Amino acid sequence: MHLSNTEENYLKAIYKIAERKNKSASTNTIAKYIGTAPASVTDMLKRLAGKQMINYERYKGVTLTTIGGREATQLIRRHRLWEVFLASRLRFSWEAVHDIAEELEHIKSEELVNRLDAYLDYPKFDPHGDPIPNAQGKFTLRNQMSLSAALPGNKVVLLGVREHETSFLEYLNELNIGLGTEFTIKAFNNFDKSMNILVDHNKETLLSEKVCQILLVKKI
Amino acid sequence: MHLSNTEENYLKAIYKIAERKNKSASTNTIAKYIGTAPASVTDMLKRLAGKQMINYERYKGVTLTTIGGREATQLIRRHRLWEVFLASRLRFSWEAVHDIAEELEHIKSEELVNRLDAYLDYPKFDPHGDPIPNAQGKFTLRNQMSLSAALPGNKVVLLGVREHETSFLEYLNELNIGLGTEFTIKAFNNFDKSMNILVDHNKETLLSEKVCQILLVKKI
DNA sequence: AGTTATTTTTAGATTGGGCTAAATTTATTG
DNA sequence: CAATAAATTTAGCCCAATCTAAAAATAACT
Ligand SMILES: [Mn+2]
Ligand SMILES: [Mn+2]
Ligand SMILES: [Mn+2]
Ligand SMILES: [Mn+2]
Repeated sequence: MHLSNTEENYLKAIYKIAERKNKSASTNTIAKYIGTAPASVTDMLKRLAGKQMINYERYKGVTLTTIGGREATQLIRRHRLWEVFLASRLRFSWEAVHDIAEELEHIKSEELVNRLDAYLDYPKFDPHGDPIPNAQGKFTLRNQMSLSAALPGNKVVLLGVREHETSFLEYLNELNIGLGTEFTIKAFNNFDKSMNILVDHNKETLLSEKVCQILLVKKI
Repeated sequence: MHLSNTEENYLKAIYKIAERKNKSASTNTIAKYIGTAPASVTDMLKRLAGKQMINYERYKGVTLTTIGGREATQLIRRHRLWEVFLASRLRFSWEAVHDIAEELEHIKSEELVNRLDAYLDYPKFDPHGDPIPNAQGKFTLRNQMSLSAALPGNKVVLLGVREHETSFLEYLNELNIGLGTEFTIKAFNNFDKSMNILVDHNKETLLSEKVCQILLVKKI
């Protein structure tokens, strides 16, 4: 079944919305996510339903069908593999890779993505720590938790970030925090739920509650 | 100035047609090259003229303007750099790279193409031996001639091919002829202008006039 | 030069993807 | 539970890129 770039983007949006809300995706949510008018979404939903990609019933939300889900997963696979390529091979910074990968992900060639995967040594996670589905669409799971759930005294390593905003990633760059960075939690401040952490043995850093919730870590 | 993929393809077509015919490009020629109806071409020519990309006058052919030429050259640069990436890094065969590069060439990022160029060590020629313009749009020239112009006794090396058809390239693969292959011309057959060449010291091969004209070589 | 053939353009239609404004359905709330 | 609010769909429009059929301009030939 041939899908246009736009159709693929809708499937990915539905996938990500349903993943996070753990339910069906509503017209308005999709509109907000894609950045179009709700009326345009309704049009597209009808077309995607016609292609058996989604289950659509007027005024109810939509869910992906099996093949729709597979398409979405493969798109995410391509996106994240290209992000790895851009970061690891072309030395792009982690805040720069997403926008370019948004275009690269639509290149249509099964052979290309599989060769790229092999060339990159079958990476399991992208430059933001998000899991890369394999050719069969299977994601790698791993133990990780929000930094908010860690306790003073814990030593942790950064595995991922829930927020991909350029400005946020640049903020982390300034703090010398990136994937793989290890740090110790020195204090938890109950009044505002912020944390004091020690990164480089020299400078102590304050992270707000919001930032702590975004950072995904593992105890070491 | 923003150009759609389609508009870029038209500019490239005009560039290549004018390059080979060494003149302006006609509506019908463009239509044949792109694979659309002449009426569609006329529409597009008007739009490209509106964007100052081509010089268009009803019923005369078209030529690229300075900025139109620059866009075409940059597109060719991206195309050929991606072909190098696909062949040299992902180990695609030279007959497989073109179709994928047709899509990759439209990825919009100056930074991306320049980093890719650096990553590939600033290649000067693509997997078919075609020159790759540098960031300033300058092509590398080199001494090469059609194999038809070589003489019996000459030892030559293959530098490029004028024809990129999959079936033709696969034919060369079967003959064990690729870029960099060296061979000696054993005989020129006047009646049909075919040539006998010796590739591997063991087997002698017959090349038709058509093939000889396509192969670009240098005496060694 | 006049007639025919070819090339190119115009006219009018279609499809994908978008928009706004109005209508309709579902949800919330006094 | 009726009335208002919010979400969703329908109606009608637009633009890019294509098409076919017909008209107009240019080229080729007796
Ligand atoms: Mn991304
Ligand atoms: Mn990512
Ligand atoms: Mn090519
Ligand atoms: Mn090439």
